[in-house]
Amino acid sequence: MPVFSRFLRYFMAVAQHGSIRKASDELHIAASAIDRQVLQGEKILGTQLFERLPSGLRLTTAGELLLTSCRRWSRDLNALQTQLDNLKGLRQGSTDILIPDALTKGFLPTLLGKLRQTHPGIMVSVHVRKSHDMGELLVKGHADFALMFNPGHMRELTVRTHKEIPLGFVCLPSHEIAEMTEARFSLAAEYPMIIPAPPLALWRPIGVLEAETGVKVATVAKADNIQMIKSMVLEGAGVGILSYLDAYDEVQKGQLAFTPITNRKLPPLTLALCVDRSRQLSTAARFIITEIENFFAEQF
Amino acid sequence: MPVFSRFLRYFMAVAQHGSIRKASDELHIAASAIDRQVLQGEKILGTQLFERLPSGLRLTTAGELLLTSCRRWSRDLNALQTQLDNLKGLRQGSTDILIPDALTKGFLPTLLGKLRQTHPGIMVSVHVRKSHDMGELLVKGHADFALMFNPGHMRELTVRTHKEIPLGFVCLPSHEIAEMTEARFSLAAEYPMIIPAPPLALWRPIGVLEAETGVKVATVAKADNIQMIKSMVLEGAGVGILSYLDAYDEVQKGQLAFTPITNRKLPPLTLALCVDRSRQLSTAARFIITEIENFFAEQF
DNA sequence: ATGGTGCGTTCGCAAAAAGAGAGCAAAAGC
DNA sequence: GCTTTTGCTCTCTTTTTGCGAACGCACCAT
Repeated sequence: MPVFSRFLRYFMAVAQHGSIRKASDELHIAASAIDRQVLQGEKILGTQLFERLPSGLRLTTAGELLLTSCRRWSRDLNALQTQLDNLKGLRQGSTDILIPDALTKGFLPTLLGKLRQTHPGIMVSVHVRKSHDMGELLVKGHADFALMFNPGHMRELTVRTHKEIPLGFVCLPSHEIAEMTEARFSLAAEYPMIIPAPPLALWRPIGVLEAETGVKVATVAKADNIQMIKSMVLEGAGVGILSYLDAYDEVQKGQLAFTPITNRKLPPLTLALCVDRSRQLSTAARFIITEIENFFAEQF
Repeated sequence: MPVFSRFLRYFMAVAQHGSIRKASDELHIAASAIDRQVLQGEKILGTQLFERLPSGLRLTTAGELLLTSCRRWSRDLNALQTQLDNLKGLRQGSTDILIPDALTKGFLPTLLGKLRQTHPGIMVSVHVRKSHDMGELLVKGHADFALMFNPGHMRELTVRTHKEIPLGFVCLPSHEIAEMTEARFSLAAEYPMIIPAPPLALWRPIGVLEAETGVKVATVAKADNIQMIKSMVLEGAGVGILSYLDAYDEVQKGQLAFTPITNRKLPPLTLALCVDRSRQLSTAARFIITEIENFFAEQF
């Protein structure tokens, strides 16, 4: 178990989300267990930490006091961890990481490139695999961690970080959708659309959305390759539906625009950083993981 | 479970004592369990926290880094707890405490007296009992906590704080022993001694010491009452053997002098603050406990 | 050399704590 | 009126933790 107690970890998650069930989703821990920890913690501290509203939990002033302390302690711990790493000498080391094909372009190469500059001694071996193969490789110890989409919860794996990846319309910067900060899905009926086809993971949520909303998507093209879709959008063939991650580097370069779709029926697409729960991470692996976590926290 | 993780709590105890077995004694937790937590913690942090010497454990620089953070976190938590108490309004409340006869004079009345000044709303009910009755009363919920000497370990009880009470010679300030900062037990053969008799708890360790060292104590008087012993010493009848606690207030007033006995055969006399482990303490009780802990930390 | 002591650590087993999952009542949104 | 969402409770299973005995090692006095 981690350095801090279960209670503190659960408390922070609950405080952040304002809901036990949301925290449960993030932590991959049953809501009942979290509830028990929170209740027990309040008993120990002798104070209500949350006020119970029908819509969820809100921090009391006592709770906020604790939360700020928690935050400080967490930062302390992070700082301490990097101090320890430096102490140990983070000059060399190697890591094996698993990523899906979708990440072969975009933020990851950029991040690893920067890493080469700052820490030239670290050797990173990148293995591109299908998501459903990663779990086994991780458990067998062939890699230190994996970035995977919508990981089905495996008992041996732990999700260290995860990030909701917004789904949205991808178009040329000159297109009128590019002006919007968010868009409803019904726009898909009004513009020529280029949508992902199986076996791309994105095919499923779009299908769900189409069925749930009853919107008839004005499909002008389908492709089972992300790059192909982007290329067609770049050629002015239509508007694509992709995740933010897929379009990340073209958006950064100003070649394409991304507008997230807002729809509560939309099944969330999450990118998770998974590790084998029984494996102790190498210093290099831990370092890269924190770099990725920082990126997630800043960029999105 | 307490706010901080087992690992942190055990780590601090081990770091303080420089030995797992010592920490085991303090925490009343098997050494093997502590060892496992420390090992696991080192694995998680990816760093040796201690260097293993044949004589015990010594902190590495990494360990010291962690320890200082731990100390800060602990202080934070204490401060936060009193903040929460103030928030809740520590205007009123009541506590039932159990003490042995030996504490009816000395630091405790002084401390409770000061408490009346600063927190007049708190009502303290003091119950003087024999040590071996306290456990049952505590478990039955008749009191919030107890101060007891050498508590035999009971499963339902937890030792929140404990302090080694030095045993030593008590004499008039003009006596030559009063000049020494510490004294060997063999001095007991050279001066007229006034020693405790059963059923006083002090009778046992002195007997043990006499047997172990082979020193023939020059006993001129025995008494089964602490006050009687002190009175005789004040009358110049001889030198007493008592615990520091017994002589505390006369020493503070300058009427008597105390010189601790240094002997590694001396069975430690410990004063422990015990609570029922399943009971949640009232705000008032918690407050008084921290006051006592502070006193222990400062005064001794 | 030789037992004795104190140390950290390992192992098997039992007890305690935590997690999972179904289900509850209450309140909000539709 | 209905579904959905909320925190919370209950029971069952899994995981973690504690305990106590043993082991290997280094030291120390005999």
